[in-house]
Amino acid sequence: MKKYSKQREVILESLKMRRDHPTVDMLYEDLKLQMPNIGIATIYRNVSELCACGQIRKIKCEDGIYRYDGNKENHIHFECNNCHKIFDIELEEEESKKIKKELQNLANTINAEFDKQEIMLSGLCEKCKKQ
Amino acid sequence: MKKYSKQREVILESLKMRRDHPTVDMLYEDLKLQMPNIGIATIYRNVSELCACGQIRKIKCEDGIYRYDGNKENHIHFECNNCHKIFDIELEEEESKKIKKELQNLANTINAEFDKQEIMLSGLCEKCKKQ
DNA sequence: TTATTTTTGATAATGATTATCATTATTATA
DNA sequence: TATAATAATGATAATCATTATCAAAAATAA
Repeated sequence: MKKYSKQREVILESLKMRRDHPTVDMLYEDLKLQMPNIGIATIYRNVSELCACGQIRKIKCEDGIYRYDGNKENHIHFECNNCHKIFDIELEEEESKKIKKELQNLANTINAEFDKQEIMLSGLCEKCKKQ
Repeated sequence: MKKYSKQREVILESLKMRRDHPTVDMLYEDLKLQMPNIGIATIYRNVSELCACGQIRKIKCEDGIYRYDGNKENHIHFECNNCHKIFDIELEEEESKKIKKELQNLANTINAEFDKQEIMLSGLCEKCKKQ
């Protein structure tokens, strides 16, 4: 049985507002401003919970530190090899469905039950490309 | 300047033969059999090197422990949420090119220089689905 | 209100990965 | 070929993101 907690609400709200794919540390630093007593363990616990029930996504990066994403729109990710920021690439509804179907078909080739997908591109972002 | 080492050769060979996406620990246990004095730090160092020069791939999983993949054929990955094994889904040459092109186009929408891609599907594998 | 159960915050423990460093192996040079 | 220069190794200590523990606080049920 899941009990309400102000902390979880605040964490989810923050992740839904932000578009920068924060780490737990980044969330912690930010949330301390509005809730000075919040503990970092609470953030770890709640992002796990929120991932488990599909309200946010966990992003796995080159450096092994997880980022979290509260954006529920159809999109994929791009990680810059230079500045290591994560960028969203938004997908049209049609395109998203097409990709999902293709991946569904691929999962079928190994008789797997397809549930989730994560597409991560990498290279240089617009800014880093110019340097 | 890169010097030859027997250890690196053995690590690369092992990764090219295996199809089970081993962790560093799994590689270590296996390679000790043929090279009893090999140190685990040597394996960490060399898989990093081999990733950096594109000879193998690093796979990021739910549990945060990296797997390594010496398979250079066109393929994507499927992670089972139950047994946590990683499966390959091989792609036809044509299909692979098509997907690469689609992703290239998507990277262009944010003016990024597209370099690599990783597609990770998840759900239940054939075996776990049956239970 | 009181009892029950979950969550929190603080902190200790864990464990994968990285850093350090003396020794060894490889390559370059005389 | 012998020797110098340099990079890689193996052992182990250090790092640090994440998880486990637990008493106190908060949320829900009775």
